[in-house]
Amino acid sequence: MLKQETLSKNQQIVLDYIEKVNEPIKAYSILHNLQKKGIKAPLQVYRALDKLVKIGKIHKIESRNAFVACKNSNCQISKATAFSICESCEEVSEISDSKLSKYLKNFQDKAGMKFNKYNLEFFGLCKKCSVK
Amino acid sequence: MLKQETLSKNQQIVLDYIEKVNEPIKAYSILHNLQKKGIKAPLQVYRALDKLVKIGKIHKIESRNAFVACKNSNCQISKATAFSICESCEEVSEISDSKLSKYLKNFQDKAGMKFNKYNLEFFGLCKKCSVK
DNA sequence: TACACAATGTTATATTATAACAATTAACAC
DNA sequence: GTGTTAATTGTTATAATATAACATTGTGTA
Ligand SMILES: [Zn+2]
Ligand SMILES: [Zn+2]
Ligand SMILES: [Zn+2]
Ligand SMILES: [Zn+2]
Repeated sequence: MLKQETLSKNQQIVLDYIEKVNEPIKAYSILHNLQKKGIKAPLQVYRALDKLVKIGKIHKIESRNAFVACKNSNCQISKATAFSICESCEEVSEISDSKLSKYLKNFQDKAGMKFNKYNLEFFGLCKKCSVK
Repeated sequence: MLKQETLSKNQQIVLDYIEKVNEPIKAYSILHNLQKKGIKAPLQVYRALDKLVKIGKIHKIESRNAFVACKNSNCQISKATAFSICESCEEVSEISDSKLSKYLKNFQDKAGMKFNKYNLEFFGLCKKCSVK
């Protein structure tokens, strides 16, 4: 079978919702909000999330246990992710910076480990929260 | 009161253990292994972990929900962390690279957000696992 | 058709983390 | 020392996040 190009029913339902809310959202919040669409058990959510992460449609914000739609249609799907996180309002933005991603992709550690993926999370205060 | 310099009893017990095992360890594993030292409830562990993270003695590996002792006595305590993680054997090393940390500390995102902290996790195969 | 594999449904359970409240201890000013 | 404050501890219960196990159904391909 060829690599699938179309999402399954549950995968599409979950992705549509994550893209709609347009901010990081937690698995059980997805679950609670999609009851009427037939998403009734945690596994329906987690299975869809797993797949969507794998194919790069969404990313997991590890420090928040939350999921967000990918904003970089052309990003190195799920292999090179960077986010900025406001510790006050919890706003999260995906960073798209070719110099940064180039730098990190080429980074070589002293132990000679071969990297194929990274995740970077910056924390601070967004503009709105800085002036408060 | 001045910033405390000595750890409390539970904090010291937990830190000693994390430093001894010398690899990422999970909260409930700590709990199970320190029963005889009087650590009997999750909160005793989590409170100590919180404090130890705050003062930079340990770091949390976010993608693994695990905690590891800091190897960089002179690192920007808990404000600038980078790790390499082998996806095969789960070996984790703390990266100490002044060029990398300088680059990231100075990184400026397009939204003008002011960062005061970051966490970077690289994934790949360690040398041992590469040759398998 | 038969086969392989992906996806689903379902129940139960495992793992990770915090709420709430009372009691105790340590540091400091006077 | 006394009083005051903040940090730490103890304890029970519960919340939040995630996976195991197994049966079933759908989908593409030979
Ligand atoms: Zn992306
Ligand atoms: Zn903010
Ligand atoms: Zn460190
Ligand atoms: Zn390895």
